[in-house]
Amino acid sequence: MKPRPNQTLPRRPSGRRSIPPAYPRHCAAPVPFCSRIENQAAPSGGRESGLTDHRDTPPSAAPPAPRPGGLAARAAALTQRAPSYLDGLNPEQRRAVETLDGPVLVLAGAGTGKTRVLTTRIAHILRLGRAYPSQILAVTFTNKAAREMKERVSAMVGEAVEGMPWLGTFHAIGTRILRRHAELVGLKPNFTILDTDDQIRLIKQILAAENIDEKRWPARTLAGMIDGWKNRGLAPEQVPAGEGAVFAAGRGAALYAMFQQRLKTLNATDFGDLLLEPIRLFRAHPDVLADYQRRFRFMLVDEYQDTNVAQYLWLRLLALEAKNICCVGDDDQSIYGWRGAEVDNILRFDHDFPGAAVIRLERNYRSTGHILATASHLIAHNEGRLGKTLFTDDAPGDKPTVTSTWDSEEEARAVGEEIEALQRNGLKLDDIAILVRASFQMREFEDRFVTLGLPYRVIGGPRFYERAEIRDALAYFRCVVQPADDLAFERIVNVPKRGLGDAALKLIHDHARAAEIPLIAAAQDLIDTDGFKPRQRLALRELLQNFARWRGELDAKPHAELAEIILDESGYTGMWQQDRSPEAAGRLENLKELVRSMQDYAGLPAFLEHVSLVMESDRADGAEAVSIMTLHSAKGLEFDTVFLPGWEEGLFPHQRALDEQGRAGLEEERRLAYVGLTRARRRAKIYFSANRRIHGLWSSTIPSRFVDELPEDHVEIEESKGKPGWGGGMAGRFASRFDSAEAFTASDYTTPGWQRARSGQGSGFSEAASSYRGTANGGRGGNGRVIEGRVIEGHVVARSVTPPAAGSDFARGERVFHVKFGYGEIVGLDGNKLTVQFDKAGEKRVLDSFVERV
DNA sequence: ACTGGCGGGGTTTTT
DNA sequence: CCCCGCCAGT
Repeated sequence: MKPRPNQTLPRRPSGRRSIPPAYPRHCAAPVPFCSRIENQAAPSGGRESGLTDHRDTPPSAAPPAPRPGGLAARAAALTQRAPSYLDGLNPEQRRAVETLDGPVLVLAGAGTGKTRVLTTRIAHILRLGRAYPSQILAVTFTNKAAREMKERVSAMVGEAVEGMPWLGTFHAIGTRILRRHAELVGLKPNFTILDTDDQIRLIKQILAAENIDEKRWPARTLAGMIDGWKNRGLAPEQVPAGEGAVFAAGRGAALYAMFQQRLKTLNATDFGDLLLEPIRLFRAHPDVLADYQRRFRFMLVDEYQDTNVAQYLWLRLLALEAKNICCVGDDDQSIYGWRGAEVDNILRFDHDFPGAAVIRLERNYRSTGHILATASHLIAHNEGRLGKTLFTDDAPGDKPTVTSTWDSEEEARAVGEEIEALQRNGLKLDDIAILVRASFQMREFEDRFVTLGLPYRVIGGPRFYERAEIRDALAYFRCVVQPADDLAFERIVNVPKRGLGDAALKLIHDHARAAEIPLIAAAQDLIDTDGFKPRQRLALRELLQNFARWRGELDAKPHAELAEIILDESGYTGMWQQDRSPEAAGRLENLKELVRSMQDYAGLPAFLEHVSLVMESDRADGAEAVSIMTLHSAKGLEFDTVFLPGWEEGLFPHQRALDEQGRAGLEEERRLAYVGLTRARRRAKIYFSANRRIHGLWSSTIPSRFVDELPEDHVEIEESKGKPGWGGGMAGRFASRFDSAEAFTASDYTTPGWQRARSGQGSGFSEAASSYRGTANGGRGGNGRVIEGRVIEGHVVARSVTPPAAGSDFARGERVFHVKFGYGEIVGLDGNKLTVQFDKAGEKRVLDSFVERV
């Protein structure tokens, strides 16, 4: 990630271009884009393609006239009736929508209406009849973005969006292409998509087989390297020798090759292959490529700054023919370099796509003046950027604030106070977000909010489809649908316990390897040999017979029903029913949820594909709450008020980014700061503290350089509201360890906590100690005491200072109440930490001081 | 098959 | 400090 100069890059003479310097290792022959861009839609003139669903592909030249009564015509009619969708666009947006021919780069600053441009552009293409819905390729990174685009397009053009099969994520579209031509790259159309977990298990097997010490050369590391190579579009033989040599004494590239080999045998791909294989396919089969090039008359790409090299190559191949590619992005919001995104893609767009129109959207509709000025001033410190000047007609509004605190506890306390104040002024908690650099920062806020009884929501936790029980269930389904799925088989062969341990599995493995057949087939072969103990043979035979039987019912029974049968008959459900551990109930609940959600899909295979591509749970949590999330997951969102804690050197910018990426790393961190600031509509509040506990040790910190890079005229220094604010005899840290002093002052009985207490929701008064665990002996402080007090919805009234209780006097099985999580049962004890299975909130670890017996 | 002790690692996340 | 994964023991 070399920084690039801001100015226009030198144009190459027309004709064949050499490999762009930024991609020195770009493998195979570079794709000449073209020397000249016609400003008319290029006539394709090709014959009918070999694609399967060609009903809507016009037989010859473009532009196609919409079939009367066809989807495009209907869409057009709808949009004509509506007040013109072009109204209300500003001139730049309008230009971005209307410049249909040739490559277009829309540099869309934060909050400038980029999604609107994309969706309107699609509507515009349809309405002008320039293409059928099925001739538009629109790619996003996330399912969420794809869904949103689909919704918004459909709001504009109605049902015509149903005819847009090529609107989706890079991976979904890659999969779609790959399934159609799987045989051409050595796969079967029903190939499995492995997730990261499977990928790592597979690599572990390879490492074990190769006698490579996994301690020294972790599978995870190799997986990361392989991902990296795939991100850059490199096949095993294209891996630069130096890089391949780093792993396992020079065997990196060879191991990558073996991994690919194994994937083919398993009829599987990993995520990277969903992009790489289509590229290989296109290169090896120009006729197939030509079909797609003809098909995609218009291409739209969202978040172009996040594309990696493979995605760039993929796009460029497809855009060669029609050349109508419109990429929307913001170089200032490129924050995914560490996972392969190439800022250079966007910085070099007009170089890669000669003749490109570059349109800047600089009118911001989100933030007030001071916020915008602050963000702009900060990001101006980056050198490798195209440069935009955001402006707004909105009022200047409040200046962003910068607040210094003593330590992270005070920081959390101050933020809590602020939020309560905002709440008193009528601001909705949903409009407030805390954006942290690293997830460990979240805990302090959670603890604090639990104390305050302030509802919060952590965005970006563990995902539904990553839970063990869900993955087990899916493994059963995979075994049925895809008998060659060895990884799935291994996962569940002994779950529930069937007495088929390592020894039995090794037997099957050896045979499978020798005969080069899948494990299930190998097991079938071996079933009558005497390698197994009688009991094992029985269990294995039953399992295999079950697989065969279920497979026979695939088309006969509704898939959700079949799924339930599989889980029951396999004994999987029974396993959890017998499990008396506290999580069991939740797991059964999740399994039910899984079966329920299957009903929305056409069949088991369709569902499995959905799952592998959409690793998200969309369980909406309706209640009003403050959002806590990382800066990364905040991209694309906006809030009225944004808290930005932890602006300290080492944390933000993160030390590791600096160490590993140098200046590029720093600039990416700065972009992250920019993303954070620009999430705010009306209030941005920056915090840094002088002391922070990192890896258990308190260390003193210095303010982030980003703080000094803020424009003084637009920023206000604010005093921490997390300080006691009353003198007393207790100065300094000791005093700061007490909760907000407001609880003492008569004037402050209006805090939301008091009001909640009075209104009777929650428990009101509860006997409890405060959350203070005392400072670790690590350095400063050292007053390892716990302050006992009475908690009134989080406001601690100090009462006495005593040594920490040796343990908890709670017992397993007791019912307890917790202000935030409600009722639950204690399922585990660990000193003063309890593990409680809450009726509503699930299992949580809480301090005993936060619960009371019921 | 479970458990506990030990060692290593600790930024960000999608598909 | 705290979480996770691995391994060696019961």
